[in-house]
Formats: sequence, C-alpha cells, structure tokens
Amino acid sequence: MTNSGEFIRGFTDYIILSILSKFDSYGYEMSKIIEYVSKSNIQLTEATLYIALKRLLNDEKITTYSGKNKKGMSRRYYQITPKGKKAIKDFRKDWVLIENTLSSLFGGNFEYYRES
Amino acid sequence: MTNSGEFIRGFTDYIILSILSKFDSYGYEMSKIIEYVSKSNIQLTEATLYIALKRLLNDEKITTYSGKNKKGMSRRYYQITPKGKKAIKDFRKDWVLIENTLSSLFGGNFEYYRES
DNA sequence: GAAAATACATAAACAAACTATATATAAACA
DNA sequence: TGTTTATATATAGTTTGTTTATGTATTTTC
Repeated sequence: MTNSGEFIRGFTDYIILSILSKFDSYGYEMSKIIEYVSKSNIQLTEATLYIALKRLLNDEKITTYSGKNKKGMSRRYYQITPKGKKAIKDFRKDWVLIENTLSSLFGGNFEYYRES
Repeated sequence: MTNSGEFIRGFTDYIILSILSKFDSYGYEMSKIIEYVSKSNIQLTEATLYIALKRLLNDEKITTYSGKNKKGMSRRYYQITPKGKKAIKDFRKDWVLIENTLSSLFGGNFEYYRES
C-alpha cells in the first residue's frame, strides 16, 4: 500500500505499546512484527519507529534495557510501564469508536436527515 | 475523544469523498454529518475541512458550484468527480487491510515466531 | 571474500493537522 | 429591537509526526 504511513500516523505509538503489552521487544523485531501482521501492507520506517520509541521513553510509557539474545548479540529491549499500560488500555476504547465511525462513513452506512 | 484529529489524519479526504459519494454537500453540513455519525467522538475542525476541500479540488477529485437551499440561502456545494470516485473505490480496499491489521495489533491477536 | 540481513540512530524536508482569527447571514429569544 | 446562538466559509501561523536520506556496525549467507 502506498502512503500507508499517512494512514497509521497517530497510531504508531499504540502499535508499539500493543506489541510491548505481549512481550519485551526491540526496534528491529517490532518493525518485522508489523510487516508480518500487515502482510507487508503497512510499514513503519525505521526513522518513524525509533523516533516513536524516543517519544514513548520521554513520556515514561516505556523503559529500556540492554540485553543479549541466545547468541550473545546485543539488543536494546523496550518494556512497557504502568503509565504505558494505562495509555494502551484507554486507547483501545477509542479504537472501537474510531473503527466504527470510519467504517460507517467509508461504507456509506449512515443516515443523516437533510432539512434543505 | 481528545486528539481525535491525530487519529483520522490521512483519512480526512476519504471521509469527505465518502459523503460526496452519497450526495452533493457543503462544508458545514459535512462537519455536522461527521459529528453525528461519530456521536461527537470525532471532530473535523473547520480549518482541517476547508483545507481538505481545497486539496481535493486541486487534485480534481471534487468540483464545486454555488447553490441556494429552499430558503434561498447561499451554499457552496461540492460534487465528486470520476477521479474522486476511483480514489474512494481504491481506498476502500486499503481500509479493509488497515482495519484488519490495526485490530490484530491492538487486540494482541497475532502470532509471531521469535527465534531468540 | 562479498553481499544481504540484522540492528540502531539522526538531520533536514515535507505534509497535514491544530489554534486562533475574521467575516457574514439567519434564527431564536428576551 | 437588540443580543445571542447557529449556520457558513475561509486563512495565517504553529505544531507534530512521517519521509527521505544518510551513517555506522555486526552477523549470516552464498
């Protein structure tokens, strides 16, 4: 999909928080998860991802620690904080409203009384 | 919803095109439709709306004409063009992908094999 | 040994949103 | 009659987040 970034703008932080709700992860892995789940239809460029991680760290919604995987390779892991958990919990309610509203609008599935 | 605009960024043009797929309309009415369909959860500020209309006119996805309603009040109506119809048709396919992907991510409803 | 994949990161440019502001008419209300 | 609210269109300046482009380094594959 061309310009997928334009559509998911605003959702980036919550995509990251959703992944980190399941397990601690690192930048590159998260980009691969998004690629995999979206079947390559949506992509987060590295710049977008790392800037979003910075923003989330700054907002204290995530923390970070250095670790090594099985093979001894250095990885910079990210972990969700209680503040991050609250943010994603609140957002999930918003997402239901957004999804319903946009689907109604795009599907033409709405009634509106026009007086003139 | 606070910051609803941040979430619908990128979708604005397609919201407008979706409404104009049903009937010709004018700025103020379209803002009311969005308010109504979203049950006031989502709002397009006037600035956003009129700039989007300008952009769509410039892209030749809509045209405009001056009209009057029953009461003789001047209204600036907008009408979708064949180019706009193609754009919204193409977008509707993208929306299915976006919706499925984001719902999977936000719902934690995905599997990903982690090798390390 | 070279190429591709993995991994992290930043600067500058760009695009679309927001706030604030301006203007004008019509309807409602006191 | 006058004031307020709703209807209606529009622009300037600011903010925010994404993109392109670039840089560095390690590991795996061929």
